[in-house]
Amino acid sequence: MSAATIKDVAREAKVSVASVSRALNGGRGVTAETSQRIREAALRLRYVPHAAARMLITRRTNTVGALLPDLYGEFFSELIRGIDLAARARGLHLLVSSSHDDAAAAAVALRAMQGRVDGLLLMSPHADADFLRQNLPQDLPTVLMNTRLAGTDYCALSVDNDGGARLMVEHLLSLGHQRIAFIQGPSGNRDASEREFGYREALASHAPGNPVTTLGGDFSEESGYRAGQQVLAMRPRPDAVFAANDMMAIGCMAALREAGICVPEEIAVCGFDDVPMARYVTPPLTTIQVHIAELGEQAMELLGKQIDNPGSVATGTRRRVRAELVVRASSGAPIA
Amino acid sequence: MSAATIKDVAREAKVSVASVSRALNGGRGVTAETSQRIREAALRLRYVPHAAARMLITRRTNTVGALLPDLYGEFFSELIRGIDLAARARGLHLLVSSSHDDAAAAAVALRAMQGRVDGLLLMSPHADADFLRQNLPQDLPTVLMNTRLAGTDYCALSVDNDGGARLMVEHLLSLGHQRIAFIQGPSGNRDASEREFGYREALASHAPGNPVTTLGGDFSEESGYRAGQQVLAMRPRPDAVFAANDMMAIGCMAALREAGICVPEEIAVCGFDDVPMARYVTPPLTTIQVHIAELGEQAMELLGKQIDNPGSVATGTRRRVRAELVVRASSGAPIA
DNA sequence: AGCGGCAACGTAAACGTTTTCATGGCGCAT
DNA sequence: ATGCGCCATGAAAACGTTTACGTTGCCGCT
Repeated sequence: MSAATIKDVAREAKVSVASVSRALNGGRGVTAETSQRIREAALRLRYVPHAAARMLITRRTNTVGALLPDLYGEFFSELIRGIDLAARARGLHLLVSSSHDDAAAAAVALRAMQGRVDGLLLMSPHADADFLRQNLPQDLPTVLMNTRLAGTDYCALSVDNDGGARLMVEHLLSLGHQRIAFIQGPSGNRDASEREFGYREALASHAPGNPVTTLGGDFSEESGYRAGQQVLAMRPRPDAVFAANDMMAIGCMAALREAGICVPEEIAVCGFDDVPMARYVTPPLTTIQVHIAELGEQAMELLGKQIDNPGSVATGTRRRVRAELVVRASSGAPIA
Repeated sequence: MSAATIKDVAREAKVSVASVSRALNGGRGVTAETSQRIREAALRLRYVPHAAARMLITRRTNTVGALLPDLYGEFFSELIRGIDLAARARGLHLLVSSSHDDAAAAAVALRAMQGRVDGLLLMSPHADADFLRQNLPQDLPTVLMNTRLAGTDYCALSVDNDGGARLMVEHLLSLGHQRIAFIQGPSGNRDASEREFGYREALASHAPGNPVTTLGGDFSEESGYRAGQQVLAMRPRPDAVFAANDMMAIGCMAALREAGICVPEEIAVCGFDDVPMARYVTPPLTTIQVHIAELGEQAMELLGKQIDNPGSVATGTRRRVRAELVVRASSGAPIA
């Protein structure tokens, strides 16, 4: 025996299917008592409306899609949590998709979501303006997250990377550090380049005389380790290292420790992201906390608004989620 | 202008809708050249079939639902990754849902998924046999993960908690530790009690004379810290502590360090889970690695089989994913 | 030549809803 | 008393597919 349909309910309650639909949805145009009878019948039959049929006629899926580069790691975990939270609050389902390694795979994933979702949350390294024009149905509400967005009209949210980096540099300067080296992220990575931009800008505006030093890196712990070794070889040696993410900072500290250098007494080290591990390494890492869940939540909010009321959100709306300084021992600050 | 329908394609290619459907799906019963013409027309119009309409007639959604207690943290991140991987391999979409704090919310979430998915991956603390019977459509393929499953006929996967715990105890015994204390997880938690069971069993079978000592805990770092303080007060003191998860082990080590006790020289400490942090604490933590992604992957595989070929999987199929010992410094083993 | 069968293709029904429109009954005002 | 309008309800169309079934034309066989 298959699931009960609206017809079964109608028969059971001795009304027409139209009344059942009305009673169960709006509730308008139907007497309180008939409505009651219909509800009871539905409950008795364990009726649950066929989602596909409803979608077909309504043109609404009550589902949003989230297309992410990956699902692995703390970042995406947090992101999804924020998205899920906001989606649930709006009664929207969440369809996730990931691991589209190249642009072609991303395009396929996008097409596959077509028609299954009312809106799209998109974070993809492959998403530039051209790609979006090619692969996105233009009438599908979409919010971009941490994506290259030059020349697009889509709404977009991103992390305040430059602001965070500026905070960190100001913090280090306030502690008296002079020669602050920066470990870069992967070239082409938007977060990485924005963080470097903030580093340069803060130095330029607060301490124009201080040296600007950048070391290559790719966000991996190992690249941080190598950068640490480079730091050791420099003369004069930097008295602080600002890594573009926490894992590199941790790798860097390992290199310094192996060389017998004390952190933070001889060289301060700090990172970006505030991964959970940051407070457990020795010394605990001073870093920048970004509220990732908030990023997902706000993106979802924005998307929800667009879906409910197309046009209510100005095209090209941009928002940033704030980044906060978290001071721990590794920067050499006096800890309360 | 809305999206193109199959009718538009039919008109464009000067054939009937049936032929379009055949050409685009099976490809049988249609000439190579007409098929070609149809494909071109579809491409030209950027036709993508309306998912809802197809679901309605096909009774297949090509989507599976994953109902999880939460999305936060490394565990779920890994789990989802495994699920997504396997789902993608089968061309299935993934609908996620979480944060159903109580049984009622879980039931609502379940109903909401009804009809939107071809199968269900379920992990829920509220899911006992009764709950499932009440809320699960009986013809919906379902795989349970780490769930109480007494008296149900559903397929289920779980982590080999007892096996892992046994491995750890054997490891500690082989290093010469005699008095091994165990820090428990939250009462009622399945993983926690299985791990304790393994601990007891291993002691009983390999070293029946050794004392069995359990300390209260709830998986939190703080509870591990408190357990560590209890360990300090014990006479004779245990020479090894086996925590039911890594975070408690970390908390425990903090308590011991504060008291000036050396790990592992005076007391060995080890955990369970192999969270990423485990290798970064000092000393690095000996622990049990469970392949969470594999859990998700295998669950998805099993579900996929059930969907493709109902009845191909014996009801009540049970599987366990293996747990492996990861030896680091905290257990006092000589590190190669 | 006639006929049976097969392959390509078209027609139309079906899936389960929502929604528009028609219909009937009832109360109220004239 | 009669007409008017409103409200509850029902009938039926529509959404875009897939698929069972019917139709056509062609080929090969007797």
